[in-house]
Amino acid sequence: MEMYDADCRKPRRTALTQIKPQTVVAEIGSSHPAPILHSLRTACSQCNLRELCLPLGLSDKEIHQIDEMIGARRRIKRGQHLYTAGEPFTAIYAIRSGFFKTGVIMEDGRDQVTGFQMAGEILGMDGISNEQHTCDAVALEDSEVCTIPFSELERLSTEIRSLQHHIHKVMSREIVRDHGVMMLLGTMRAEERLAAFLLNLSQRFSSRGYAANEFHLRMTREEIGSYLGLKLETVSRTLSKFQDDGLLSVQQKHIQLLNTEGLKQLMNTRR
Amino acid sequence: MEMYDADCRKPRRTALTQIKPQTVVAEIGSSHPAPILHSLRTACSQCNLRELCLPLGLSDKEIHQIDEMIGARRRIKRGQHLYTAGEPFTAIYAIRSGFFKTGVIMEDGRDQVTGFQMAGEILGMDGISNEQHTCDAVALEDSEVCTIPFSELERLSTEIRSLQHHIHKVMSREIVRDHGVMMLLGTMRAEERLAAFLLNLSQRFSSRGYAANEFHLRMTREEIGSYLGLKLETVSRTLSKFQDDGLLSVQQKHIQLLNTEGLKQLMNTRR
DNA sequence: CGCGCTGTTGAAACTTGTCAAAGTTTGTGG
DNA sequence: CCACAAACTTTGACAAGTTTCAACAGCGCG
Repeated sequence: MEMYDADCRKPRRTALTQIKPQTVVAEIGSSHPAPILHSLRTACSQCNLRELCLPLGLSDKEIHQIDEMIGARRRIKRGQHLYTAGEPFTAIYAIRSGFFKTGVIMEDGRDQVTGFQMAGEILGMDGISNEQHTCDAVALEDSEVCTIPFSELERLSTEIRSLQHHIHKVMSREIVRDHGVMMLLGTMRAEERLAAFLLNLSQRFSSRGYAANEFHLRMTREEIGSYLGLKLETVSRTLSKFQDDGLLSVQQKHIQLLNTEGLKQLMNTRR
Repeated sequence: MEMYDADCRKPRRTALTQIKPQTVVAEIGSSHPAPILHSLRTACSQCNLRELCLPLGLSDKEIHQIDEMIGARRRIKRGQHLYTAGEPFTAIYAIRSGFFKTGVIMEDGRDQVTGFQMAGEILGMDGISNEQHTCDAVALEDSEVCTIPFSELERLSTEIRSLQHHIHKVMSREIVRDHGVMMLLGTMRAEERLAAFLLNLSQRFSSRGYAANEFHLRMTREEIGSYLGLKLETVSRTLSKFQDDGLLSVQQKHIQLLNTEGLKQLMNTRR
């Protein structure tokens, strides 16, 4: 399905290699704060995710200005919050490595996962409108993000027009992605939703240099269900059915897509 | 429910009066093109919707610069498209009067209404990401929009920082609104969805100076259903049930809310 | 090594969708 | 201005899909 192409940037296939876990120094308690601070800073110029986060065609000087702006990297352990609804908004975050979910919670306890984010994607733009975050962002595995102080980003983007335009594109992309999810939630049945979800994940892993048809789900069945507007039992059952039909193989969180075409057809076939 | 507060700008209650239909000269065929062009231009400085579209605290000079940027007003008759998915993106639109729906259509014909927009709201931001619109915008009644050429907006926003920030806020607001809809589609049942929908409309009409508990639906049951992920029969039945329960009265498209509290409770009561 | 969290599966209940028919309103053309 | 057609709405009966409840299995962490 074209509609639910959540990650619709067209990655030029420059063989993004897997993100190598950086050796990371202790965050506090060292006797040499200055060099450590420096090592914790992100050098966009060195980052192989640059083309996901930044516009193309920046000059060296501009890249340097951006390097200067980016705040310290922040490591988030699995289960920890990057930010929480209600928290004052000061920055957006570029995921350097890892995997996140974002979601909103209603007073009565119901919650809705609004998205899953992976390396190279931007988190926190919901917070701009009211100067406070409106959803929670939780790491689903140990992760690392680059902090981008938003007011500095705005200032710099008045100087670098391609940066300004890039911000607009990234936000617009999020809007388009959300429309895709609305379509999914509004018009698709359980099997279609799950197929769309898996194909989307596959495409995103693939464009990051990981295998397209074999991956590890970072989230539980319940989280998938919340995202797709289904109960966890339905997710589980539907996965089992896909497996019975030979479309894929499931072992807990390990997924192997065996018949991508079949999954695609599942979505485009009315009834 | 706090979550589905789609129109979450806090309007200072400056008694917005109803938009008076402007007497409009013929759009083409006059012998005096210049004055007509001028009369079709929007003077933001004169517009009583200004505070919805623009940041506060602009200087006279800045307002003038913005006036200069805004392109001709465009009248869209009921049923006409403002833009269509696939069309090249050049501008966003501020609704001056009228009522729109936006929606996406899948190849197999299924479609999803992604939003209903009214005076003071901004349309077209989905188009920024790929330089082409990703959804259709259709007028549900005769409407008028101000065309805002996007590249000029970007240029001007490098000069006027509050304008730049405002753009970010408006886009972020759209993201937050979409999350609300996702919550609605993902976790609520038919009655809750419809209650949320009606309360949201009510709130938005109210903040524009119209009656909060009596209004005309501009859209069909089918369009409501598409937006809420329900079939038109379900919408119709649920409205009838609300009427039987004394929560509101329905006569075709005319709605009168009789018990707003009841509607709100309906949403917050789990099961 | 066991406890708890996560996942699987079955059966029954419930919600919403589907199909069908009839009523109502709106718009158009004579 | 009326008549007719098309579009929209309402309502019922039934079917289908999804959730709920419950029981149990497996994995992983402490």
